[in-house]
Amino acid sequence: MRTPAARGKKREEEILDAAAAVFAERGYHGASTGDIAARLGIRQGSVYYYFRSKEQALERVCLAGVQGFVERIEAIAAADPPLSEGLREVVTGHVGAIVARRDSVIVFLRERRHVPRARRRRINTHARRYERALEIMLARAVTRGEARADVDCRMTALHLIGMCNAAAVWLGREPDAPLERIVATLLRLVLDGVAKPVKRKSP
Amino acid sequence: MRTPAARGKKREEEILDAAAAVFAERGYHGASTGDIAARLGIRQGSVYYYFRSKEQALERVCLAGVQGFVERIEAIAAADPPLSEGLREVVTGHVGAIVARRDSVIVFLRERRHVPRARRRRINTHARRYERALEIMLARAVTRGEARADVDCRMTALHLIGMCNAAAVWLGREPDAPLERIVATLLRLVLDGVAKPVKRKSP
Amino acid sequence: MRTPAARGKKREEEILDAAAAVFAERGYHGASTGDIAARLGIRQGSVYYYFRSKEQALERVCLAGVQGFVERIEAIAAADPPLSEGLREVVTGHVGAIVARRDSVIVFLRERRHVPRARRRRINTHARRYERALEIMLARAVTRGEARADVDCRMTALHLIGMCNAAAVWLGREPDAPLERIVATLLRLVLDGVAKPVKRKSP
Amino acid sequence: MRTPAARGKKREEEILDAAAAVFAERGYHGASTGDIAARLGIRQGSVYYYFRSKEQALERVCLAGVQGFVERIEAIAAADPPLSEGLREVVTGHVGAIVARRDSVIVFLRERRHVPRARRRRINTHARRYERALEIMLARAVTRGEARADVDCRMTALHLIGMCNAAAVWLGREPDAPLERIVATLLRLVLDGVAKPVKRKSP
DNA sequence: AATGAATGAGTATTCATTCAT
DNA sequence: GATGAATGAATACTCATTCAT
Repeated sequence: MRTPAARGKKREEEILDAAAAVFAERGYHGASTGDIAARLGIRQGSVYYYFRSKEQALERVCLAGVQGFVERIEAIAAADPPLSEGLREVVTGHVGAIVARRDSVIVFLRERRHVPRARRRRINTHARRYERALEIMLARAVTRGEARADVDCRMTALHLIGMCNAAAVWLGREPDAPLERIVATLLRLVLDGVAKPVKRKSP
Repeated sequence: MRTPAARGKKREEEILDAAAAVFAERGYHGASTGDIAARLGIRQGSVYYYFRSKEQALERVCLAGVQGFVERIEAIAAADPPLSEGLREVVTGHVGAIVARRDSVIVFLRERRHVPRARRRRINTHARRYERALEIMLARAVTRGEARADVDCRMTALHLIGMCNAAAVWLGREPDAPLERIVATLLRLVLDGVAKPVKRKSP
Repeated sequence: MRTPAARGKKREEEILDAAAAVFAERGYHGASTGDIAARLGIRQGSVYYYFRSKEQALERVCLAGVQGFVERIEAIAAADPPLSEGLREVVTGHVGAIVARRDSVIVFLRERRHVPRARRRRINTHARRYERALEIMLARAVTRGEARADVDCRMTALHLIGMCNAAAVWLGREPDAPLERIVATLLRLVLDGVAKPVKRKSP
Repeated sequence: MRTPAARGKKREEEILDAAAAVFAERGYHGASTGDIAARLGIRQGSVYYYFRSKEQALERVCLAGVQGFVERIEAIAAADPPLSEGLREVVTGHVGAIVARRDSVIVFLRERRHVPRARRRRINTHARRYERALEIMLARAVTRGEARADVDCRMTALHLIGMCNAAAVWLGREPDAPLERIVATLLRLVLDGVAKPVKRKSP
């Protein structure tokens, strides 16, 4: 038996999940509040019992989508592990989160621009802190001699994040792509590249 | 003096450019035919002189967005250059196209899912052929010994394309990111990775 | 300690006061049951504990608004005072009532037309009896020679009531208009007019 | 045969007339855009071809309602006629305007408070200038010795206007009240009052 | 005495689309 | 090549009302 409070919280999450699913599938403007209601088995107007406006629902879904990303990467950075291990954790966490709550993450990635300016800033802050943290991880690896000295940390961070996010798109469609394999391929690519190393310094 | 036909062609392109810009900025469902008209300085209903429906406009913009991608990569593949050179050409072409006609490419990337099923297939074919061509280029490089034997060609191709496309998003925002630098960084990352190579086979 | 019945009465009045205030401020259709609830610190649905429908609330507020008017003027008329005294009492009572329960009187004046036909008749009866009583007071004054013989009693009654009601509108806004001054000015106007009397019958 | 421009203007006026009628009958919030459309024989959404929002329609109707009042009274004041003549012109003009465009005047009187603050100020300015002009006319009459020295000009002006406006309410309902009679009664009331003058200063 | 969760009907507004001119 | 005037359908949002608890 649930307490009323617990039921309320639960229901609220259900509503946000439905909104996330619908926004992810049809896009913010392509989705109607009726679509959300239909997914919940309630009437159109009833969704307004849970959010003030469609826009607010979008904002909440976006926040649910970024939630945890910054915390995770900053925790990893704080532990200051060797580069390869650090990247493994970051990429595993990132792609793992996409797998775990794909809808809200996709909505964050693709639809956050429809959140009105003022409130969007808060959401974008997360994204920027994430990029920055990864950039710094790379810079530290360069300093320590784990990464090549000529790596452009900022741009590499952006490329890396771009790859992870792109995975969100084809994750479901590619049949033979389990999480581990995606992560492994991605890491190998980022760490060592695809080119066969030429033997160097051999007499 | 232009012939009416020539003038018509030009105007038609202007209309598609306007549609591309508006769809890129607000998304397909977030953009109205009135927005397109406003950008052209004509009235709402007048856009129907140029396209049968908003959906058709989207389709055309998407086709304009993919246009050339497949041709380019297949031409490169046909020339069968060494891996590093081939990738340079592919990435330069890809990112270059994004820079050159950003709006329509972005619309292709983000909005093509709103083209109705039947007509979407044709558009998606381009994407699939592109992926496939890159995959094969990589596979050939493996065979030839230019790339490591354990490279997952399919997934690496998808990651690479994902990175290029992600660049479309931050291209305008990042101040210090000229085309050459983006391409250079990306290529270096893909070919050699970020990790400092350990000396091998040295006695 | 109050009996439950007494507490109930009190609370019921509070609810009607809240409804009156909200209807007066925003108009019947511009006010929501939620506005009434907010003013009481309770939830939307809870107001239905006190009235069956918004319409019924309006009706009650209107009745509270007219309440006393007819009784007062008929009592004055029954006493049959001289014209100037009678008018003083009528006007003082009228404007005084507006000052004392402005909200419900304003709602009666402006919103009673939104009470459905059938139930509105009862409310309108009050208004008509009031007009009639004043008209008769004037007619008696004419008969008695207190008022000019050519006074149009019906219309003058309506004008007089119109003036009193109009005062309800600017009562709050005009800074230097205390009840006594309003009443005095109004009476002087109605009794003697503004024109300086020409000396008559002087040889 | 009308020019297209003329037809456009005409139609626009028809739409505003319809809005005025509907707002006057049911009140701003009680009237729906569908009601306006129905009165015009067009569909609900089509009214938005003529105004941006219901609120804007209200504003326009209010402006149409006050239009001319200030100009008229200021023209009269400029001519500086004797009091009784001046008042006759003012009252005739005022009540005449109410008779001529009753709907929009009533909407101005009763519904202008629903125009949002900022834009309401402009509308209220008209009302204030009107009051002020009448107040000054009375003050001049006092100075000239046409009106009693103890007349409270501000308040009398407000009472007078209140009476005229109140007439708008019962104009249609009272069967035996033609414009001339209303005006005559009102003027007599205001100038001379109802009380039979006592003979003064006669030896 | 009140609430939380809904409903269902309405309502302002937007918008793709049409078509006579 | 374009416009003005509409339409009709969708759609976000409001709100009076109900009712189990």
